[in-house]
Amino acid sequence: MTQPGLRERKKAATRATLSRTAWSMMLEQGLDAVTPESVSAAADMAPRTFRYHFRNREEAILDELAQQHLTLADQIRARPAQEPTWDCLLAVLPPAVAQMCGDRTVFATLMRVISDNPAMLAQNLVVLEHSRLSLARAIGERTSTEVHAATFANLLAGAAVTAISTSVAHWAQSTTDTDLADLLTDCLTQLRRGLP
Amino acid sequence: MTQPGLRERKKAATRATLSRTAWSMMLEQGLDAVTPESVSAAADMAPRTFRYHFRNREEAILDELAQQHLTLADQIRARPAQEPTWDCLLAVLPPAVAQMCGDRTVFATLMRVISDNPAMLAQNLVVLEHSRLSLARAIGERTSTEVHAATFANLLAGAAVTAISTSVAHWAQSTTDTDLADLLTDCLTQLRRGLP
DNA sequence: CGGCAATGTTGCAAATTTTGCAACCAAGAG
DNA sequence: CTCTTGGTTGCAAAATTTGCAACATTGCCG
Repeated sequence: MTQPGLRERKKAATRATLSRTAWSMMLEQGLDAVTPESVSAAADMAPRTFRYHFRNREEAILDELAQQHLTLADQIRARPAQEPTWDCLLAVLPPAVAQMCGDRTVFATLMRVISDNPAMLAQNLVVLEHSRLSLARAIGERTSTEVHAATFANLLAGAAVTAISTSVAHWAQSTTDTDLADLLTDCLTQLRRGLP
Repeated sequence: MTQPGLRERKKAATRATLSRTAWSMMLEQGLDAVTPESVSAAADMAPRTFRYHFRNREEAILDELAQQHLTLADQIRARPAQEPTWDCLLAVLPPAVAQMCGDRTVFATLMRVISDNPAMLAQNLVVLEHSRLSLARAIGERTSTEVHAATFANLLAGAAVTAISTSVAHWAQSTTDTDLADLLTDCLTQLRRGLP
């Protein structure tokens, strides 16, 4: 797990370059300006390479964000095993998600693009679903290997992703500069205590 | 709301026919057998008509299910306004979802197809997202018109959809004939009380 | 009733996208 | 050093999507 090898690193590098290029182009020129051709041209690569890595532009745009989502599970695994699951989630998710999202105005335009384009919406949902699955796996490892525990872990991971999605949406469209970490903490706390 | 008019009814009829045909073909012959051409041929319609209604086969296959999801919001609106929201959800969702899903083995094959095909997974997530949005709207009407209430309704609707999705997945892949309504009731109850 | 506007259905062909295939070259293994 | 694996690329065929126009039915109004 330490040495991915030069080969895989190069592959990941071109993938990341394409994804970042697509991301920037969407922010600066709008979604319409993002095509496999335009992105690969801007990244000095062949259009065929773009299609080797990504199925379409939406997947490319959100790929880097998806990668970061997957690191959430690793951060959960890094917590002490005896820590209660909710404490773990509350400790890990708010700061990690806040750092992952970065600038609020950037995310506001992203959310706008997502709600305007069915294909972007679908891809965003796929990203969140993969995040949910990886979280469910990490949570499942903490609790136990029971059969019922798997379903419970899924429920918990689903609630966590719902909290992330909801708080990010609220944060992005808010006019005041509220703290995303605090919003997410509130959502998670509500889910923990139970919704009245 | 009572008389959609002959025109809209006919349109909805062809749409439903195409969707049901696509659904059956997926169950009986597998996803590969489902194409705009094969479906419209089986339904005695032009391929162009298929594309007028649906973007692709996945949307067609899941369209009828999506329509039923949207009726959940209506059933929630039909409940007395002073009923607590959680009571309302517990009263409406378990029986409605159980009736909507129907046979367990049918859903088992559907879930298999969904997990094997990225495009089907994405479309299923889109269906659930639309369900979540319609639920959030219905819930928002019950609670209040506050700004914060909208975020809370989203959180609640997200939790409800998570419960639906999780319990359906558990039910579909279970070998014993457990009751879907009971499973969903359990999931919702856990979310209501708060997850330990 | 008689026409007029609106819109669902359909066919056709152009435009675009996706895919298969093979060549080429850098990287890993022995 | 040689062989094998696999990422990158170009090209052309195949498949899909889209625009456009014609036709038929419905809704509407005088």
